[in-house]
Amino acid sequence: MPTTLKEIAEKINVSVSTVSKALKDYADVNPETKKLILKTAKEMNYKPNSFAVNLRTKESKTIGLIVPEIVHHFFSSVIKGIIAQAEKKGYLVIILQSNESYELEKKQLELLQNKRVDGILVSIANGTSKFDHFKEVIDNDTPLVMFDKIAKIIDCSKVIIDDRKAAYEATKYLIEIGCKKIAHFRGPLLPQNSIDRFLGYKKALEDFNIPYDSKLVYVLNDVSFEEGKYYAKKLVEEHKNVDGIFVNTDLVAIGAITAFNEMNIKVPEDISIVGFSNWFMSTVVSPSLTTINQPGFKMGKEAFKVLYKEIKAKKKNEEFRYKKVVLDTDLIVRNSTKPILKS
Amino acid sequence: MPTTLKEIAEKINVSVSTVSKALKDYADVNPETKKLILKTAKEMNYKPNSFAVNLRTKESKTIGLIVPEIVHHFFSSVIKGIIAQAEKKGYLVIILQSNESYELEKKQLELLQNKRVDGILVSIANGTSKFDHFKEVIDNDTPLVMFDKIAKIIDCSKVIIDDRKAAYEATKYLIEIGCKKIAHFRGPLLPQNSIDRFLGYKKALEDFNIPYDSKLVYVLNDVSFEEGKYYAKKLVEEHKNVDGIFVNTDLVAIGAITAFNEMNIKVPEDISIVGFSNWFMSTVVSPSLTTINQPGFKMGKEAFKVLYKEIKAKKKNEEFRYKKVVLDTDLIVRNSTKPILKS
DNA sequence: TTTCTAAACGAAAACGTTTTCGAAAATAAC
DNA sequence: GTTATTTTCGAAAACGTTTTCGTTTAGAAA
Repeated sequence: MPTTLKEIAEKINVSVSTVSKALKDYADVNPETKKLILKTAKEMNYKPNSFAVNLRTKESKTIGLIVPEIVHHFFSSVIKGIIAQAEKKGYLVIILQSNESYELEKKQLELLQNKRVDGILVSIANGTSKFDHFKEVIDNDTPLVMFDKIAKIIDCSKVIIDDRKAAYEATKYLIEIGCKKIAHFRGPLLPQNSIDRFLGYKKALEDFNIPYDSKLVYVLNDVSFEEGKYYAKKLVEEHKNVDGIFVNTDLVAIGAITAFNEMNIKVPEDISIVGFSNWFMSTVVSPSLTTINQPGFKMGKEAFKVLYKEIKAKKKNEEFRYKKVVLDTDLIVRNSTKPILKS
Repeated sequence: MPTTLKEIAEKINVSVSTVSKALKDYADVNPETKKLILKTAKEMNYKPNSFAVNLRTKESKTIGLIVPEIVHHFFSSVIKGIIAQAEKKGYLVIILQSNESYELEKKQLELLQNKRVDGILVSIANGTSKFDHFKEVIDNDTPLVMFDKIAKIIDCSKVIIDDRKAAYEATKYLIEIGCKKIAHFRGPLLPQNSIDRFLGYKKALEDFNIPYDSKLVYVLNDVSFEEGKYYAKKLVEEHKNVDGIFVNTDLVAIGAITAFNEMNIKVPEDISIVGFSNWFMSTVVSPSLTTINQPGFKMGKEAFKVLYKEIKAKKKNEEFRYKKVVLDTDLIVRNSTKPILKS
């Protein structure tokens, strides 16, 4: 059984309070006794019982994290960033996956609150369209930070990229290299990201006087490789002369590339494709994929930083103003896009 | 502030003990009072204080998990499996990443013990060659299960694949399709996996009377895409007529494929390549990669199951015999390998 | 009636810490 | 010498549970 303060105290004939104070470097303990206590504590291999500390201090130095999916290049990068930053500050991270399900997300949020984590980081499931469960968290005074997939309607700190701007840049690039008929494979209707990416796409078309055609916009459900293949085929069946696609996610874009390869449609000669997220995979596929780099690791770090500040503020009973951190993205040009030569 | 047992007790004029007992379904409480207690507990939105429960019961229903790397298809699949299974049993998972570093791994192991998690799952870092820190965990009576990257020398439960057998199968397949001069890109010297995969490769050569040539075995450090490219180039510089490669990991194999594509060496016509792990990426690269499927999700589930049994046994003070679970792998043939036609 | 059993409840200890507050001892000031 | 101040320590409460064990009451058995 692990050593307790009491055992140390009995061994050297002082009180439990003194031992505790010595270990926590209080001023009112004689340097001599302190030295002795530190020494015996080390000898007896004392480790504070975190359960008791938690109960007493009402904090666990643990945060909760809910992501829609773990096996996912972007999210695993974010997770890595969160854990790295949390570790620096002495926090541990409990991870849960909502599998894009509203029900699970809600249950897990309750679970984490019951466990009394010091704060919660969450990226919202695609299946979520009601947001009361987040409000409850905030009402319960548990620090909450949303990242990447957020709810505009909820008033809390957020760490995101400017999806709309990034999508605008991607589409603009397609226009600049000479594409005239640009399709868009968008994500599901609900999540803010797909909405914003769609809006960026649309805005770019408008700004450069290319007529918007809703038939050129395909709505995905799974956002999967297979869907990319499927809609690529559908696109060529339904339209002629499409010379560019802006795709919601790299994985889907890669599916599309694969389909075009199979159909003997040349990328980028016949059609240029821009993805989104810069999955590692995109450097490896052939042709390699032009895409928007989405800084996952950094987003993770920033999300924890904001949460940390909120936790600290709560502890000191200071007022805290919700922060909104917007991270930069950039366009990475690879081989799936190519300027169209005028003939 | 959250409701406590005391507040419920005061509200309906019973003792704290009775409230506790009612909520935990003890026999010695009047059905009438029990009903009342349950009702008021619900009304007051009572949630047990997990800190107090932990302290009292000496368990936290939380386990620790250390992986070498999170942004990694195989490991993220394992993590997903672990979390899924843990959730079923009411356990939460704290995740740490060792970044393949011995120092970090050791520190994190201590961290988790100080946090008094109920058990620990670990996949060993490449940088680890001493194993005393694991012995300490076991001596401390903390349930410990190793998965995938294990230490043979440590006596504890393990969940693995049969790397040697899988490598044997992969190499055998290359031989069967007619490869005569087969190279091997192996992992670092330390981890058991790379040793076993190498041994499987060697054994297959022996069994089929192909002379083993140590010059055809390249030792990788990072096990990265870049290394795959680098050693593919080196291989063609240093050897002629190599017609097959068995590669330690898909990522490296994909690097090699990319290099061959760049050098205009045809895969699989000029050279066949077999990878290991079945990363999702391997379906997407061109040509798609023949590889060994390594069941990450299942491994995660099994690892937790074993740990769970060990935790339960410890709680009941039952004896527990360490388990060794070996999961099946299988060869997935894609387009990076092709039978060599005899001329 | 008395004695015994069972049902229902509560007091209290325990888990191991943190922190307040008062007391004692030692020192300084007068 | 007395009084004031500082230094050093420990008692004790508190955090919110769980669980043992004893007590009370009512009813059954004698």
